[in-house]
Amino acid sequence: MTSEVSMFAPLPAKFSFPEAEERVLAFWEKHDIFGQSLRQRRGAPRFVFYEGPPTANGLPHPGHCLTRAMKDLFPRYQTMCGKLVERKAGWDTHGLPVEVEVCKELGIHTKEEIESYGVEKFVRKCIESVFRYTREWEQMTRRLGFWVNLEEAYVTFHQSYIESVWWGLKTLFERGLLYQGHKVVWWWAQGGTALSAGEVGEGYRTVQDPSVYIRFPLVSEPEASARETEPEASARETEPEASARETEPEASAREQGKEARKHEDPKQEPRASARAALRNGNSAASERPRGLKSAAPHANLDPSKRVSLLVWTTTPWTLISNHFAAVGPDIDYSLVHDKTTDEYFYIATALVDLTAEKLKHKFETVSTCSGTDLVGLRYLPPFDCYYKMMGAQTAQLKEGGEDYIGWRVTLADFVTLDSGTGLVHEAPAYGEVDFDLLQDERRRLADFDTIPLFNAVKPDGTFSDEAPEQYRGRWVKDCDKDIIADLKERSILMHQETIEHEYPFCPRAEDDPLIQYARKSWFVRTSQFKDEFLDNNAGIYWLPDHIRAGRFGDFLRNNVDWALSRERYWGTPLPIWVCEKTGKMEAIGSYAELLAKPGVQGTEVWEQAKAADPELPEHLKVHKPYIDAVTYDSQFAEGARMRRVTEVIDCWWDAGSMPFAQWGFPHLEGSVETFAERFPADFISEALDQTRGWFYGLLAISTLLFRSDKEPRASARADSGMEESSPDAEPRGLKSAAPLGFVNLQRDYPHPYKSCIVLGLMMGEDGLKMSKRKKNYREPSYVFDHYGADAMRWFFFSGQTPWTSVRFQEASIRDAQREFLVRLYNVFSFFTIYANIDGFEVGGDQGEGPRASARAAATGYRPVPERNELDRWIISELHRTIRIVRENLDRFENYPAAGRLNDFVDALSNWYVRRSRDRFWRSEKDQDKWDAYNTLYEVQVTLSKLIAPFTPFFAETVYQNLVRIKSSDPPLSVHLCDYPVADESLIDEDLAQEMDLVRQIVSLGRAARTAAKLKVRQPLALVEIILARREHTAWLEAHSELIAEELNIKQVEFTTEADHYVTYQIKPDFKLIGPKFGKLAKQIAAALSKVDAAAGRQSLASAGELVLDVDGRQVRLTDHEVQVRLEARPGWSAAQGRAGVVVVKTELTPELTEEGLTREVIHHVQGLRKELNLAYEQRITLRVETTSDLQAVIERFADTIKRDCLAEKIDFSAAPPDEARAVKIEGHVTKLVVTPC
RNA sequence: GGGCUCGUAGCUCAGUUGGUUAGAGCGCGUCCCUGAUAAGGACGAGGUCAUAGGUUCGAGUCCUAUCGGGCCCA
Repeated sequence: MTSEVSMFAPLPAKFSFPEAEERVLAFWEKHDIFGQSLRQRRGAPRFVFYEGPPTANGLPHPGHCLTRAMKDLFPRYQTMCGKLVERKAGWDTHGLPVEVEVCKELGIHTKEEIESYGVEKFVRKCIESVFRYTREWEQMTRRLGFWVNLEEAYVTFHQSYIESVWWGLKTLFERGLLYQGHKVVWWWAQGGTALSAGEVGEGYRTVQDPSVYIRFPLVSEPEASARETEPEASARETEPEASARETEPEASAREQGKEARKHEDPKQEPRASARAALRNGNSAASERPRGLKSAAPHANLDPSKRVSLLVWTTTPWTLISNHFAAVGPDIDYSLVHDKTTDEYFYIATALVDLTAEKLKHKFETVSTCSGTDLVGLRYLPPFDCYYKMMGAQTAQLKEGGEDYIGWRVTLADFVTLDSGTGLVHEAPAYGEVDFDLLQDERRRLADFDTIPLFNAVKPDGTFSDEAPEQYRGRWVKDCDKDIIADLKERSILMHQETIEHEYPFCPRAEDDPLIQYARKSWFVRTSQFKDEFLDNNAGIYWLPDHIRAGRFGDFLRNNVDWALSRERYWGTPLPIWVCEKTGKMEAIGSYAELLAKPGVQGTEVWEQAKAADPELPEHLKVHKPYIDAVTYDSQFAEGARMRRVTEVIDCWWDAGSMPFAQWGFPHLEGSVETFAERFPADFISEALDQTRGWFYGLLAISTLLFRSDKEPRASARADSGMEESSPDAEPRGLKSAAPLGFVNLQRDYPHPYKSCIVLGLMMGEDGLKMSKRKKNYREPSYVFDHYGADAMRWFFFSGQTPWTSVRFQEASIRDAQREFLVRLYNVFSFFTIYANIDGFEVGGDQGEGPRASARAAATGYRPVPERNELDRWIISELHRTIRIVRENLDRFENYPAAGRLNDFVDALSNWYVRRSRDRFWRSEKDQDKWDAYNTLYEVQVTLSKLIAPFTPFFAETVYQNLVRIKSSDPPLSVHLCDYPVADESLIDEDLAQEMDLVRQIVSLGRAARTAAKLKVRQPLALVEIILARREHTAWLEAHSELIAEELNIKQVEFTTEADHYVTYQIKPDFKLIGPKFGKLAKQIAAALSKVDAAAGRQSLASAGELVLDVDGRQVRLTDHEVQVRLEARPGWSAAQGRAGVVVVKTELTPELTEEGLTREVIHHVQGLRKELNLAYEQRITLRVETTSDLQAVIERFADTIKRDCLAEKIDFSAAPPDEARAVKIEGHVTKLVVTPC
């Protein structure tokens, strides 16, 4: 019977998740539930979350949805657990990608074009472009249910943000951690700019380049062995033979070279540990002065013979700037006699034959040596433009002694035998590894800057005046041919060929090859803090764990100084002002500080622009070009002005500064306290590609600025090269990182984040990179419209561990929805329908808040312990679930948590509800029925809270319908509730095990039936159950009725003596046996297999142990140390599992057959009811025309049929053919008519 | 070329400090239910755990090498 008023809102006939979610969104917004969830926790302990800023100048894709879903789950959970979890959104707005977008829009690409378009106009375009897709991002964020404070988002171009970044940079500058040096970049000479790795990657093409083999004649040292023991001084006085022929180095040139390299990086750490080893090797070799090598294999040759290094290169134009020749430390070299020309060459042993073939010369090996033996040999470079000035120049070594500044053999681990000769020409300005080699050489010196960087190429890619005259002003690549011809003429060229390889071109100007080119750049001395980074990293809770020691730790160990500056326009301006006369520098920490400088000029540029266009955002005034116009009086030279350097900074530095910059720290009022309270973060999460981006930026900047109270350790300083190479910087004192009064900002490691989930990359349907062009993925909006945000979220959380690269497949999302949400919906719908039919009322308050006892006012309420076993079981499962879900979410493990929730919903739907159906259906409204309602109600209410962080929309829908129906006492939203806490008193572990066992047995019984082809409709007489373990036998026996019902078998018997159904096998429990007996374990297993199992069981049952004779030794095994396994004997319809063996008796008596037939009839009638769309309670008249045998059966079981089919009467008259449904029931031709009455 | 990571059923993925019947979902096959019903459920088939060595009483799990995929860097 149906009550007058529905307690619960009836669910729509066709429930739509997307529509329901829209209603929830409207509800959240109307009541500002997010805001309330924060206000409610005011004053509570914080759970600090940092939002990694996305760029809004591209459309959001499914990968961003994953990130945002993960970043929503844990804050929601922690909020419900009582924490205050503020979530400040952020936007990354600077950088080359933005400029490229604008350039595309304007149809320009070179820097010249930008300049002529106007930097001012260009920057304005950038600021407009930055928020092009903000609306789409906000929509996606809202629709996904990612709660984040978008109204107060931090924005990296805002003045307050930039000033925070300036503060950080100023702090570092004053500590001497910011310096100018060189960096080798992929340089687009025609466009005058460096390209990012991504852009370079776009432009690779297969090209043919020259490959030349040339000789570097060794400088002969006739008296070498004689001089080995002479003092250094004499070595210094001795010029190499070469210099006698060349011009004497000029003192002024020496000075120039030195002056120009003042700010060179002295501290760059080696790229890899391998290099450290190399350096040591070099040091060892350098203990004796260079040029005095006695060990060289050619030392004993006739001094009149020419000996050369045979060197290989594919970039002839770089030979002009040749500085070293490199050999591999682990490569063997041969001194060969060229019989064709009667001279000698050094070539890698492995390449001698190949080279001889190429040169068409005959080589005869004289001797071999290792690469190390060649170190220090001096040679004549193919061009003398630098050599003639500095060929004789030497420099003091740190460890004493001295060495020549160039044109000698060094070790390099990048030398390979893949091609060439195993000897490589080095021009450090045109290759990153080559530049590193120069840096390594410089580090050996007492004065780092003594070795200059040779660079005869101008930034526009043409040769400078330092190059030989015929090449000056010409594009370097165009000179290759002439250079080769030149070398040939001078007999330096030994062989020439072409090779085909991949070489990058400018993706925006297809005919322009890129060159590697050293550029001046600003660096942050991060490598000096490597140990601190590693310490800090060691404390971070990484998921997955391998990131710490793996990818991230690896990156930290190979730390090189951060190349901070960019020669671009749209970015945070580098806040360094330079004295135009002295070159001395100052860092500025804020705009106000700048204005407070003496004699400030140039602010009118901004003011005029603003006056002309009042719409101009204030933030622009700290950007190029306005900020560049601001100058002030120099304190370093009378009458001189301080002007800003032209560069902007790497936008990763912006993002990495967000922990403090998002608050405008330390300039904005209150920002110091605000920051202090929210540092470090408890949790961040982004995808794997952020490892070297945001994760590193955060860690590095935080470690530099908020380190625990120490400068880099002594060990780090000791091998970091020269200390005082930044003359303009103040001495590296221990200025406080944050001289900000009483607020202590130094933190113990880890900071600025304690835990970090590194997400896998999102792939398209086909497992390949998502690509708009290939359309291999669904747009987020499509998924939202068709399945809803919860479905997508649940797929992310439950589908796989978040660090596996996930395929974004529509089918997977659909499955995730069906598996969890639809199943849960069905329970919810079932409950709603029947609770309304039966008039179940939930009482005044739904178990939340001070009036929990009001639950007692619910219809037929009884405390859980008084309810039946099934109720107690599902409540116990619920609380076990709460426990497991909390444990996992506390560890940021969403995947196991979601898995447990899935299992619980399965148990609820497929066992609790199914087993309880008739309690809900029966017409009597007895206590058992109300217990069922109360149980199912309570489970769902608690479940809605449990799933709220995962699927916030559906959780809300359930909560609103079940809880927010009447009373205003419970929280307005499920998201304002406390997260459930497991009530241990309601957990019954035994019951859980037993129920699990019974489900296993039922499952085995079904398998046994299936094996005998006996469908469940056919009742059977007997099932025998043989349990593997005995402890739960009594309980199971008490539940034989349940088993009988599930299996549709009349009688259930448990037996231990079932030798004719099963065989036994006794196996050792290796986990116990292994450690105890070690090597004997295998033999024990073998011995056990020979023991008569029945006798063994007997012994175990009576004596509690089993005695074996193994290898002449007596071994006693206890009950626990063995496992008895059962196996069904063949010929029985039986099924076996871990629980035991289930055997069904397949014999059918006439009674059983008749009962089976009855069930068949009911089955068909119910089918017809459904086809006719009859209401649940519609009564019918049934007309049956069939064989006399079946009719007799029906008559005998008429009551059962009437009851089950709600039939008023059964009529056996002939059925009218047009209405009748003809069926065959176990061979009996039958016509059925169902008529509502 | 280097580093990291992954390779488990047709597909997508789990797999606890190494422990002896390697799991789930989808798909497939057979069947059940028909008062959650354009749903739901059961059962089954399907695996040399990439390959080859090694460590161990015992390896999907640890080590080494190789092959293949991905990412980052060159």
